[in-house]
Amino acid sequence: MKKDKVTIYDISKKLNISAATVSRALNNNPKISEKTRALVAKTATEMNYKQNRLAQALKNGRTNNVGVIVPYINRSFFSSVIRGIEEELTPQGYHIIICQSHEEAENEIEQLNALLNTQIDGIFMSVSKTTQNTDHIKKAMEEQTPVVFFDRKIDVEGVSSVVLDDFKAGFMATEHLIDQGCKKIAHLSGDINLEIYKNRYEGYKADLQKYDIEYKDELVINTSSKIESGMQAIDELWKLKDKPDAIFSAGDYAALGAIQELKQRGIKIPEEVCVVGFSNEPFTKYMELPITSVDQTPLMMGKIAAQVFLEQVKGDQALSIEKKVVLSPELFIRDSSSRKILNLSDGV
Amino acid sequence: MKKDKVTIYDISKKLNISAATVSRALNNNPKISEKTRALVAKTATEMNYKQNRLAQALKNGRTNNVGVIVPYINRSFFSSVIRGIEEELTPQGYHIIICQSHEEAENEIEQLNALLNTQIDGIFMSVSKTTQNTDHIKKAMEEQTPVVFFDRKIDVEGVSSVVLDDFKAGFMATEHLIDQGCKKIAHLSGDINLEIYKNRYEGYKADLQKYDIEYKDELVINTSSKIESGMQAIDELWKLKDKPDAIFSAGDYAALGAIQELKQRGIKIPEEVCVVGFSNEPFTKYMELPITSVDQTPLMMGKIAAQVFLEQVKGDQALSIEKKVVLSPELFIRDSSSRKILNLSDGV
DNA sequence: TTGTACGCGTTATCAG
DNA sequence: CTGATAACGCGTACAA
Repeated sequence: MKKDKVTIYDISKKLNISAATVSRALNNNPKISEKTRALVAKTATEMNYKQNRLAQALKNGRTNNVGVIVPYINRSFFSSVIRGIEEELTPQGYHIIICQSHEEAENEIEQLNALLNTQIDGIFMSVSKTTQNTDHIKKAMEEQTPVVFFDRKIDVEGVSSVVLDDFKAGFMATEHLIDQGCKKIAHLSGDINLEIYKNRYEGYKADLQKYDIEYKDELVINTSSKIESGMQAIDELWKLKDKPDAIFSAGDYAALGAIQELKQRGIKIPEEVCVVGFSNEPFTKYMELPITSVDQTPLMMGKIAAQVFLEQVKGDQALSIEKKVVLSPELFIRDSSSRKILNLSDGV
Repeated sequence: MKKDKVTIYDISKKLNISAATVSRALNNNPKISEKTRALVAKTATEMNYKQNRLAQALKNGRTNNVGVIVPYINRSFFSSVIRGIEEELTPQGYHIIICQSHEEAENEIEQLNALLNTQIDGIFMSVSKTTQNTDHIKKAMEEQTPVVFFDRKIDVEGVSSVVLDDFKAGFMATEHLIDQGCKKIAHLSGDINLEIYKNRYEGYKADLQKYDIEYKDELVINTSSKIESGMQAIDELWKLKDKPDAIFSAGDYAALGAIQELKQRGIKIPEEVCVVGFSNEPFTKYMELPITSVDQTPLMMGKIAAQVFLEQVKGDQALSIEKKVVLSPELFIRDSSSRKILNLSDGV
C-alpha cells in the first residue's frame, strides 16, 4: 500500500485557501500575491509535497517523456547517442525511455506503438536493418508525435533526421588511403539495403573516380559486422591475381578481422596493406596496432537530435517543419594506415 | 495541436453502450458477454483506439515505468546491465527510463527525486562514487517505491541488491596467477571507498594468505580506471628492488596501461609478467595479446535485478522482503596470463 | 450482464 | 487577487 501522497488539496486545507490558488502559487502564476506564494511554497516543502506529473500530464497532454528506439542499447555507438540525447534533454525536464528493436522491424513497430500509448512527447529512433515499411512512422506523425531519426533513417514525409555524411566518410577514408600511396583499394561493404552502407560505398567509388582509379567489382566484398566476416573477405580477396594494397571497411569489426587474417598471412600493415575501419569503436585505439577509423560523433549526434526535437516542440506548430541535419565525419588516423610519419591528433 | 485521440467514450457512443462496459470489455472483465466483448474489441481496432496509459496510471497508481540510474549509460558494463533489465521487463509491459548521475551524488539525488515525481513503479541503481549519504534512498523506501541496487550498492535497510561476488573475483584472479607460477603479485586497486574495489582487494589478500604468500603493501597501487594510471603504476612498481611477476588489476583500462608500459620496457607477457584485468571490456579480447579478465556477467545481472523487482511488486506487500543476490564472476583466461598451453573457453 | 456516478491530482475557465 | 467548478481518460463500487 502506497503511503498517502500529499496533494494540493492537503495543503489547501491546511492553509484554508482553495486548491486552485495553491496550484497557481506553485506554478508561479503572475496573478498571485507574493505573500501567499511564499506561504504556499513554504508549507509545500514542509509537508513534503511533490507534484504528481501524471495528473499534470493527463491534464495538459504532455508527459515530458520521450522514447528512444535503437537496435541494441549496449552497442557503443547507440549508447553514446543516447547519452547525448539524455544530457541535452534532462536539463529541460524530459525523461528518456529506451527500447530495443533487436534489429527486427516487428519489435520496432511494437515498441513504437507501446510508446505512443504512453503518451510520449516525441520519439527518437534508428531503424532496424529489417525495416522496410513506414506505416508505423506515419502513424506516429498522424498523432502529431514528432519523430527524429538518427544515423539510420527512412524517408518519410515530415520526419526530421540527424545523420552522418556517410558518402563523405567513404570519400575521406578512400582519399586518405590514396594519399598513403595505395592504388588498389578494396572495400568491405555492409548491408547495402541500409542507406548508410550504400553511401559509404558510393563515397568510396566517387573518390576512386576522382583519382582516376578504375573501380573493380571484385574488390568489393559484402561483409557483416563480424570479425570472421572480415577474415573471410581477406580470404576471398587474396585469391585474386591482382591483390589489394588497402582495405576500407564499412565496419570496425570486419576491419579487425581483416587485420588478424592479414597478420596471419604474414602481410605487413601498413607497409604492404593499409587498413581503415568505421565507427571508431573504443577498441580501435587500444590495439597494439591502433586502427584508423571514421568517427561518427555519436555524442554530438544525440545532442543535435535532441535540439531538433526541442525546436520542433517549442516552435509554434506551424513552424515545425522537417529538418535534415547531416554531420561531418572525423577520420582518426592511426597506425594501421599511417605510412607517413605524421601521426595526427588522437586523444587517448 | 494533437489530433483528437479516440477514447472509450467515443466507442461507447458509437455502440450505444456505456463507457464502463467498454472499459470492462477491453480489460477482459469476466462478467461481460462474449458478444459485446467481441464487438467492442472489433470497433476499438477499427476506430484505432489506444488506451491512455496515463489516465490508467493516475487511476490505479501504477505507471508501469521503472527508472534506472547509472553513472554513465555509455559504459559497456552499465549499458549491458540496462539491456538485461530491458529484456526482462519489456515483456511484462514495463518501460525503462534512464538517468545518469555522472558519478555525482548531487545529480543522483536530483534524478531520483525527479523519478519519484513521475510516479515510477521502481528504481534500479548503481550508486555514484561520491555517494555517501543514503537519505534519498530512504525517501524512496518511505514512499513504498522499491529500490534495487546492482553492482554498486549502499547498505540501506530493506533495499534489495544484485551484485558480483567481488571478493571471490579477486580471489579467483589471484589464484589463477599463482597457478601460472607467479609469486610476486601486484594489485592495481580502485577506489577503496567503493565496496566493489575493497572486496576485490580483500579477495586478493585472502588468496595470498591461502598460499602462504606474504602480503606486501608496496605491491598494492591505487589507480583510477585510466590507461595512464596503469602506466604510472608500473613505473612505481618497477622502482622496487623486488619487482612483481604478475599484475592483478581491478580494472581493464589500468591493466591495458600496465601492459603497454611493460611492453615499452621490453618485458615479456606472459613469460615474465602475467596480467589479469577486470570487467571483460570488449577490447580485452580483441587485442593482439588478448587480456585475461574477470567478467561481471552484466546481462545476467540486469535480468536478475529485474526479476528481484518483479517478485517485489508481484508478491503481496507483506512478502516483499529485502533480497540480496550475489553473482559469481567468470574468469576469461586469455594470452596475457596463459603460460600453460590450455587456452580455455572464450567465444569471440 | 450492464449502466450510473465518482474519484485519481491537476489545471483552466469563469466568476467574483 | 482568489474561489468554485469542470475536465483530462479511465476504472470501479454500487445499483439495476
